[in-house]
Amino acid sequence: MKRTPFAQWPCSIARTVDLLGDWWTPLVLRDAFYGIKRFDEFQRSLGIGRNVLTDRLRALVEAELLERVLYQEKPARHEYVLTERGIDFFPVLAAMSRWGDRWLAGEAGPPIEVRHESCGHDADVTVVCSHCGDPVRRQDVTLRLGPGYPPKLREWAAASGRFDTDRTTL
Amino acid sequence: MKRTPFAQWPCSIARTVDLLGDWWTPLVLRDAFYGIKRFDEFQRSLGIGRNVLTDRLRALVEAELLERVLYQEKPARHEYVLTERGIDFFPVLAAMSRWGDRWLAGEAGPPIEVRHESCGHDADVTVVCSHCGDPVRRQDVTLRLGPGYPPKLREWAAASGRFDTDRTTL
DNA sequence: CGAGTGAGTTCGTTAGCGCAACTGTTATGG
DNA sequence: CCATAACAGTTGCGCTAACGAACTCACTCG
Repeated sequence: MKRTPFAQWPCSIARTVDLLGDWWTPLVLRDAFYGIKRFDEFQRSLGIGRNVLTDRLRALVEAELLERVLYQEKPARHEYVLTERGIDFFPVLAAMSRWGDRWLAGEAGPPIEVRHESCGHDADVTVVCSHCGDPVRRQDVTLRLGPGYPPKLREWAAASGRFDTDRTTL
Repeated sequence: MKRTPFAQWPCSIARTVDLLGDWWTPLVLRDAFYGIKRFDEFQRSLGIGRNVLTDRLRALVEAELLERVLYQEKPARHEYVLTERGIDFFPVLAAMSRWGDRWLAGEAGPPIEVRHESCGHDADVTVVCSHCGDPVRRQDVTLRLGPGYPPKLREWAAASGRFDTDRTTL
């Protein structure tokens, strides 16, 4: 299929998509959050091809979202456990799930409900700015080139008019 | 490649991934949030193949995240504008961006910064439960079969032990 | 000793992608 | 009046990665 690689693009969305943006990877991660750890469990739960699963698990281990841990010798058996990096991806899946609940669930209502034990309510997942606690919507934000934006591209990006450039230098 | 269709799965993540889970679609949406509306602008901005772009835009219009609006006659020209459904997807991209900033940006720092005009700070994007305002992390939540979970699968799902079943009926 | 489990690997098909060239409509310039 | 250029796609081709299905290997249990 010859994919375009996004990993080096000056955009955290593109980089994330490059890592996790195929059809199976987010679902493998979802299963990991369900507590699934073993190859066959993933395979049965998702109905994914075993070779594809091998590849995705390998990629997630390589990206350090999962860790391959030996849990028995003779025969050697490993399980895949979430790393800190992987655990931190949960909010993204939660936001995705929320969007799907709202726009794709239809009459029937959400297939899975998330209960927030900290407060005892069903979690009403919202993406907010932690400074003010208000929702982050497109209309509330402006974008600016950050320190990680490649100097070579700054001029071009500034000319595109899509970013603020009120920042003195980098 | 014969993709497995997730659209009917009892999982909002799977359904969302089925719609948007390839490599280009999230980036097309990102560009839409940047304010890009026209075919050639998308194409130049992303370097995406024109046939692939055609297909992605069509899919996004079909999924009602974008709307194809005539902006001039003679010759007929359309632009692609975000619908309410599309605009509501912004938080997902914001969460993804945040994760990428944290884990993939490295020394250089984030390539793009998001300023939250509502409060005047750089947006510190966090996924919270709106009832209590606390972050939604995996360890804070439990999952339960919801009303939209297919009755036929309930028994099997309950047996998997991954969901609470403390709910009286559906 | 045969069935079962867990974790992959191998193989053949096909569809998704990248690239480039082509189409069609209108405005602009010489 | 003809050549360009902008815009928005469509068509065709070759590659290769994603997929499903079948196979392998190491070990355990009855």
